[in-house]
Amino acid sequence: MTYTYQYPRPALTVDCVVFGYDAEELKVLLIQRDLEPFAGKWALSGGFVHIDETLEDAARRELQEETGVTDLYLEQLYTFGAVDRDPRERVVSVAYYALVDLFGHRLTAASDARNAAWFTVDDTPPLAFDHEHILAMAHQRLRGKVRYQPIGFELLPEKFTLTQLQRLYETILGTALDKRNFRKKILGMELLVELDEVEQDVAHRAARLYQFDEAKYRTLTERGFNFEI
Amino acid sequence: MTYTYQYPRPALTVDCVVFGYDAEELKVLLIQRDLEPFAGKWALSGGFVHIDETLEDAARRELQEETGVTDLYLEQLYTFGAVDRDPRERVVSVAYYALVDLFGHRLTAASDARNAAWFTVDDTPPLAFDHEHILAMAHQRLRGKVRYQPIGFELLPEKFTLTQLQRLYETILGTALDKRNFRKKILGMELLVELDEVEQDVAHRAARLYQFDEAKYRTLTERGFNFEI
DNA sequence: TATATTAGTGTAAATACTACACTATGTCAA
DNA sequence: TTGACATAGTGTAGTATTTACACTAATATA
Repeated sequence: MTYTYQYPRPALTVDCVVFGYDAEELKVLLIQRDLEPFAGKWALSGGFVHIDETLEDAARRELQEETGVTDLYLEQLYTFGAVDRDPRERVVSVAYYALVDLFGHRLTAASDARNAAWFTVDDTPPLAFDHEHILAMAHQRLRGKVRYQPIGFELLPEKFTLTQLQRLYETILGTALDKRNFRKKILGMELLVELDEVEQDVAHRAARLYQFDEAKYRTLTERGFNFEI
Repeated sequence: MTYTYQYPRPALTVDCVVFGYDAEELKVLLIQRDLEPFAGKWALSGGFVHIDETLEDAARRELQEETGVTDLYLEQLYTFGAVDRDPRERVVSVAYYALVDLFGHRLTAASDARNAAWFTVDDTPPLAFDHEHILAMAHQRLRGKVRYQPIGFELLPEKFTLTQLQRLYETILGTALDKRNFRKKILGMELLVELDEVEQDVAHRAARLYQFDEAKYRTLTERGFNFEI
């Protein structure tokens, strides 16, 4: 079965920049290609958009197929349309970026046996296509977005300590933050629920655990609240 | 001549939300369709992406063809991929938004004789396809962007008064601003060049004219400056 | 039980933001 | 020519926000 059109059409793909955080560094999920072009090179997860699925559906499907990762924060980043970004033919790609809790989402063996792995964001191998460009843009967007929208929680386990949250912000923003000021600010937003639990198995005083209150976030957002860090 | 592929491909289009400002209101450029679907309805300017042009090139070309508008600030907005957004077939559209100086860019008769006109942004007729959705998103993006990046100047003539600039910000943001505070802030950014000229033909004291210093903006941006209003 | 390690807390100074009203300058009409 | 009118242009004091900064508390472990 083939499909014929009166004018040539670019192929349409999605690519996903999946960020994770491992308590020290910001990571990105890459997949080693086993097909030409760029066989053997690392690349973002992605693939063709099916004719009967939305762009976001395509992004979620590819992620599921290639890495087993589901249930994540996903947002459209940008659409890349340079004429020669794929050496085979014209391919336009809608890029998404995703945030996942690294520990909650262990990689499953990809269904098509491709090799998937986490890399430190500023220390990736050379990437296929224009994927370094896409990654750089996603990283920049994350840095920008994190300062005015509480999306950082998506990278942490459901229950986390304030120090973990601060380290995460410091990692993403690339700057040191003052502990007291950070706590004042974060708690002042009233987006966190203080739990009756502390962290376990630490060789020092255990810190209190908190949880993100998404319902509250939504109601405050509707009222035009802002959440700048 | 036809083009055949192994899998079905969505058509790929660009749509442009062109904003203008007429000293009172924020306007958007619309085009009356003369073909089905939605013949007679108003819509955003747009069309198919050619196989050998980038997305931005396509957006500029369509604007040029349909409205004669060239040389404008253009930025990608979002890519719309709902499966049924076009009744004929699957069409994915990369939306751009543009800012133009209304007086510097008089509409030329569109080359294909379509009817083009400016409408007040919150008082548009019903639009074809999902264009109301696209317009709403562009408007929101403009409101958001204008508070931390000096793009408002793109909507004004090259030389403008501080009062004109303030009115523009008030219109976009939908709030009244304090004259003295606004001036302090804007001049404090040191992005404006004070000219040795005043406005002409006004029935009262003439205001000083200013000009945006784009070179300075770029150097300050590189140094990580921020320009919040 | 001493040591090590991180948790958790308040305040004062500096900075930024807000609210607010009058004088200056030019046009126009009587 | 002069008075009325319209908008330009300017400073300050009060308030809120942000920043810088250091010690005690709690727990694990040797």
